[in-house]
Amino acid sequence: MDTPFMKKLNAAQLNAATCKSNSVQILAGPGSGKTRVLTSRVAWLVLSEHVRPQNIVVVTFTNKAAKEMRHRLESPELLGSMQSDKLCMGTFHSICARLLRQYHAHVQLKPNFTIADTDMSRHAIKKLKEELIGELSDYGRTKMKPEAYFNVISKARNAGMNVDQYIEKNYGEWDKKDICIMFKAYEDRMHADNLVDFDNLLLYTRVLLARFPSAANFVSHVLVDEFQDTNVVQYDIVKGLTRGGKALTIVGDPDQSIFGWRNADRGNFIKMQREFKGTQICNLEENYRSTKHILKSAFHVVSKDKKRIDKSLFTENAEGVPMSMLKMSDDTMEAQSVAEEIKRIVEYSGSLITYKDIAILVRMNYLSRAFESALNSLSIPYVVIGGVKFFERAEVKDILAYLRFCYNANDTEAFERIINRPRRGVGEVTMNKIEKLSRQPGATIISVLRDISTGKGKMIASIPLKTKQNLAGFVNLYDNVQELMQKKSYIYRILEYIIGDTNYKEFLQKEHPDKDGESRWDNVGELVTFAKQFNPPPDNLAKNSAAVTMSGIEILENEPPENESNVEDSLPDLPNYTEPTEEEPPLGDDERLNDGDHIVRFLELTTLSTNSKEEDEADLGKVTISTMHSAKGLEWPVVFTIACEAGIIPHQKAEDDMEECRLLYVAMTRPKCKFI
DNA sequence: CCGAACCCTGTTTTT
DNA sequence: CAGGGTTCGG
Repeated sequence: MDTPFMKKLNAAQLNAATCKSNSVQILAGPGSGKTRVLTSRVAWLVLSEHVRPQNIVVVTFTNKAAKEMRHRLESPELLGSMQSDKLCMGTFHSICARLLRQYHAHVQLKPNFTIADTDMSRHAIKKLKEELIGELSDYGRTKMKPEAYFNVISKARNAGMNVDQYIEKNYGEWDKKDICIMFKAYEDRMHADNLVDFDNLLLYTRVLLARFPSAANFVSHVLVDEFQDTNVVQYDIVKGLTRGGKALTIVGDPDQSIFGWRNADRGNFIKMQREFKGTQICNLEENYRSTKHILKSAFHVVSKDKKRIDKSLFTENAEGVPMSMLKMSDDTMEAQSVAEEIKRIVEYSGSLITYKDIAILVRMNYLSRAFESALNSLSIPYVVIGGVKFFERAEVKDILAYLRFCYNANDTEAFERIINRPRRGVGEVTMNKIEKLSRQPGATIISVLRDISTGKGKMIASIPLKTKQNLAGFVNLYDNVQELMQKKSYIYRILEYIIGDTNYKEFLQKEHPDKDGESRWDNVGELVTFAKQFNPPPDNLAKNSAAVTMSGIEILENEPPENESNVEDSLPDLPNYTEPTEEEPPLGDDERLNDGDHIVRFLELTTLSTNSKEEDEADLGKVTISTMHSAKGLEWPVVFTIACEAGIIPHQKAEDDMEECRLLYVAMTRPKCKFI
């Protein structure tokens, strides 16, 4: 019972971590040890209450939080990796993806659906705009950008509406007609392409859990981090996972609710109290991070929020020095002085404070530019968090799109991305013809391409011989990758084959003759290295280890990869897979979700995870530049909150100024006064 | 009909 | 600074 980690908790924390109630709300202000309590509660459930870890679901919002949680629970002081690996832990989106993969048939999905990121969604809408030219109004055709459509559609879905509900509600509203048309067309297109976008990962899961509650049979305890960020859909998913409305623990802080624009609703705290009878509320009021000065100033900001649920926060920490406010004439000057100040602090402290202890928090990603160049000019090393993510780089997405398309040949978005990278002589016109033909009954993109390249497709006249040859090569690449997948080759081998067969390096150099080309090529290499963590399913490791030669690349089957698996936020391995039956999903209390094959795991991790290589290097003596949003949950001894001016924070387009206050509150509570 | 070369714009926050 | 739009040569 008295496990070592509990001795590290104060009375309120201990009470929260070991609360016997089935429904617990832990309201935790900044720096009050929220993550420590949540991880301790998981450990307590397993070690003292003898709950099986495979029956515990831990949901976070960001990959970073999931990673941090996993890291802490792996420590022998808590669970150790043997036990913690069995937990079902991840972001909302990754857990939903797993549920849908397992129960695809229950929500009319094919087992090999792929996940569309925001770029792909927008691109799909852009194309639909052209196709729907006859149906949209003048305004919808000329004034509405794809992004505008997508934002409205996404907002509706985050408010819990699917297409049919949206159309039902807005039918007859003349100004919503374009959206209705686009919404419907978009959903149909995604379905036809066997694609699920971010919003639908959640919406489909909500439907799954509502219609097949037993899909959550394997769950006995649900814990949710950052509950103030949940929207109605996520709330329903959480509730669905708890089935009878039991065994739910949430931690959160209404004052740190900064995702209202994504329909996050602080009302979910009250809703939970109403719907989960006997909810215990535990307040964590002692702050261990901030100085008295900072806490006071930060509280002053957040208390502007008149609708705020009143709660207190105190600290035993020192008074500290007052915050300093610097007024600058312009952004260059601002960046310059911050950079100089950083240099000064490091020198003045005699390197007691180093670069890694310092962060610059910005409201918008692009604001980091000025600071990057200022830091560069003083040769101060830095990392940007939340900028262009590794898996969002064009060259990385290209290679991944090849894998996606070969895995899900309906993925038109992936196809469009890769067909001209490298150039194959297919332009917009030919592309449209191919797509149109592929959408006819019985046809697929590949079947159309096969017809063209073998000359059978006389419906497409006047395709140059060169293009035909290129397409034949593409079909060949597809077939070969299919074969490799069937053989359960290592992913990095498949990627190497794709990269080699497409001559991707040459293409990159041609597109980016400067130094840029090299760094892009490095990224491709890094992707291959990353892929080495993914092992094919174990059952076919022993058989035939013959070397196959294909297009000059030697493919060694079943050779162990160089890296051991060490993947954050991939949900744990699970050997025994059972096909879901029609009515009753297969998982009993003992069982866990199936992971899918290594290709799926890889594709999901790369589309659902945002962390870049650089972020992992944040500890390595570099200044951190981060958005205020992604700084939540993090802390540094020295924090610069920049561009605190009207229009930036609060942002011009902000719908809710109180939320801007909360955002500034989050930023202001990042500095920690103890750093040794 | 494709693609290279040019100029233009305009940027919230995340999965 | 990329991503879209436009123009022009093959």
